[in-house]
Amino acid sequence: MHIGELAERTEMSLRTIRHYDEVGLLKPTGRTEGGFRLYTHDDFVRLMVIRRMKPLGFSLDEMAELLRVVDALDTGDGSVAGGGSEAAPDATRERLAAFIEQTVERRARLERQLAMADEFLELLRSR
Amino acid sequence: MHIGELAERTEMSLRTIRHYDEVGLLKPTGRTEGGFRLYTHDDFVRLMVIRRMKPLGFSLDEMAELLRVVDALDTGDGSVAGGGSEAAPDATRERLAAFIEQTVERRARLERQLAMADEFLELLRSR
DNA sequence: ATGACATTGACGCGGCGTGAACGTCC
DNA sequence: TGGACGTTCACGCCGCGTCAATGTCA
Repeated sequence: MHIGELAERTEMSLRTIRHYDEVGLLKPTGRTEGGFRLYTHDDFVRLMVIRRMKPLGFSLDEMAELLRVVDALDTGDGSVAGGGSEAAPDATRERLAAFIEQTVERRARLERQLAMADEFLELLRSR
Repeated sequence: MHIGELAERTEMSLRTIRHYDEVGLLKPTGRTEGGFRLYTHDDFVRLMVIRRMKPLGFSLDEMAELLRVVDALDTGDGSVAGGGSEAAPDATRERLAAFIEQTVERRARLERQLAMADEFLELLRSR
């Protein structure tokens, strides 16, 4: 698919997707003769992962690392169809664990922010 | 109080507070002879308002406007001790309403982000 | 051949972080 | 007097938005 369709399906801007290409976060799988970026379903999936990481405030570099970790997990070892995860490069497992931890923390921050939003709303409404 | 104490009490960085001064969002009430910024309890309150607006993604300009609106509300008209709000400059009331609306929308966005965070967590944990 | 869709620059901006070099408070 | 605390530049960074000028696709 072309960049426009990817943009629509992920609800991300063209500029953002191109930026991710520029910095190496999400490179298109291919190009047409004329130079149009071509994305696969897999690219779509990766971009959706990115999209979910955004609200948590992960940097683009961190996102890139996570994608590598995930890749390593279902490339490097026995994550066959069926979906179980078994033995893995270990260091990779640790990095995954670290991401999970980070995510939990950041999620907590989001909840605190929600609380602040509610305080703010009350403040406004008490006028 | 000096900037350091304000920073601690609001959990905002010195740089941030100075930045708010630079751009006119929150000017210190006074200065010492030597040039140290002096903040009052009122400044503290205003900064806390700002702090609560931050997670909602309001721009510094929008924050400034809100502070003006609030000021107008309890300066310009009869918001005497006791806390009721009565007749008000009307245009001001509309602006307040607009802020409330905005806030509700932005709060909703925050919740969607929480949902994405949870999706992401599931994704990580299913590995 | 005609639009709709794409491309590569390149500049701008918001909201600070992060020094450096220096002054003030008590 | 000393040390904690403060001051003003000024540059840097991230994650894109937003033109502008051109090219490609069906």
